Amino acid sequence: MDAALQLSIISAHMDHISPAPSVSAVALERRDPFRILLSTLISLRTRDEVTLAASRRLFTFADTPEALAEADPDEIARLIYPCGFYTVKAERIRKISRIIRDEHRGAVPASFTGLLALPGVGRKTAALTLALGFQIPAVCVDIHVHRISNRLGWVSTHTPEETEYALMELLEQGRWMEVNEALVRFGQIICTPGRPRCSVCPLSDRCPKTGVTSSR
DNA sequence: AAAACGGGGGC
DNA sequence: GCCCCAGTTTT
Repeated sequence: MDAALQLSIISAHMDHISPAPSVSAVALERRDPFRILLSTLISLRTRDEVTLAASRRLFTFADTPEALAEADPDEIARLIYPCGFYTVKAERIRKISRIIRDEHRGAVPASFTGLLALPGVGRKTAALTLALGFQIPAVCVDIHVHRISNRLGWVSTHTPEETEYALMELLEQGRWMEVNEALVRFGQIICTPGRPRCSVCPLSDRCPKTGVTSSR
């Protein structure tokens, strides 16, 4: 059973599980790259439900680079509280808004290099923004996707970045969105780091690591 | 009380 | 590569 088939099984399985309040749910309320970028930024070190609520509060207050460039960082921080790093994130949001306003004519950059140049934006955030905001092929390799890819033997890499490149080669065109949507959620709910819920995993009989109790 | 959480940045 | 980062939740 190869990676492509396993990914299909995971996708199908996650589709019929109770809907998760995923970050993409917030982001996809509108196909707005700026909202998606900010939601993804806010989601760092923060549970989905908190991210969801914080994003809604922020976007009700302001959802354009022009407005947030001039917003008081303390006000932004108050809106996104109690997300982790909320003061740091508030500063980042203002800086990013200013850069987009001043250097990109108010439009979120639609390229990896453009996004990576923004403060607080790395490969994971950039990939999600490209994939969800612009429908540009990109895999979001967060800690979950990295762990699962190694657990299932799809890749044998040691950094998320290596996994990202390996997955892009391994998967056919079009599968990147399944990674971004289903695999991330699979990692949050079932194939968790410490005590994976192998009893409800559709791949448990085929997984080389069934029953693992460590993050490897 | 301590560990877990998760990505980015600086060196 | 390694260490640091802030604050909430889980153990």
